[in-house]
Amino acid sequence: MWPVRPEFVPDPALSRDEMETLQHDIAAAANFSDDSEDDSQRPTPEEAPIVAGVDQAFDDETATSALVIMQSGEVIERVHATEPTEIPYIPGLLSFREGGAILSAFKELETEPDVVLVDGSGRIHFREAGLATHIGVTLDIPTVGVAKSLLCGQPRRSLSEPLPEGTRVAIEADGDVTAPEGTVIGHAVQTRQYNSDSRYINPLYVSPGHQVSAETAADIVESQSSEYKLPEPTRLADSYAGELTRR
DNA sequence: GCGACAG
DNA sequence: ATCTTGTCGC
Repeated sequence: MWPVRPEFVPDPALSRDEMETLQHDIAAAANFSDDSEDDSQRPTPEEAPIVAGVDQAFDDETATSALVIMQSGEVIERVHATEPTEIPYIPGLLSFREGGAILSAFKELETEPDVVLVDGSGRIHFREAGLATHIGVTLDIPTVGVAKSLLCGQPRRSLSEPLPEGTRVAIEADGDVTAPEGTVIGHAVQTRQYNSDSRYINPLYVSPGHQVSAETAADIVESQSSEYKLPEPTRLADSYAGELTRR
């Protein structure tokens, strides 16, 4: 797959202001709902969706992006790409560090996924344009952001107590987010939990990337999770990226 | 100036 | 993200 919107390809050479301006344009082009302009690509209810997971690993000077494609619990394709890292990690600008390697990996891909699970935030982002949104809009493909910690926004209720498995808590826009206050920009999703007093698992922070609603994003992540907290395509992409870098 | 921040 | 041993609990 190649960028459908080349003007949105993340350029690490941009100034900080230019990056933020681009993110506002991306958010304006994003679709945070389940309504598609073109539903010819939608999976029919009787066929299992093709779900991709993407994750990156780093060494001293390169970023490696790994893509794992699954259908009905089976890996049907796996690709990767390595690119030099141009800029450091800056909260809010992650896609300009990792986006290039991700888009390179997508160029190697032959299967067209129905949805992509991206490691990081989507709409849970200061300008509603996290990594998942950036990749989704640039490729014009449905994406979901799956983060292990919360970048911004306000949980509707406290997350200080462990949540039971299956619980979902809305994350609302606050003053740090461009969306109107109270807008549901994602969910804390407890895919797994221990039944113990001393040990507990933190929730995932799931948000729409592109062409999915906050509710559907959480549904997809739950449906792709099995033995572990992370959805399977993400977990496999994570370990694949790790073993590629370790060599 | 202070706080707060995906990977 | 990455650097790493022990340790907790099923």
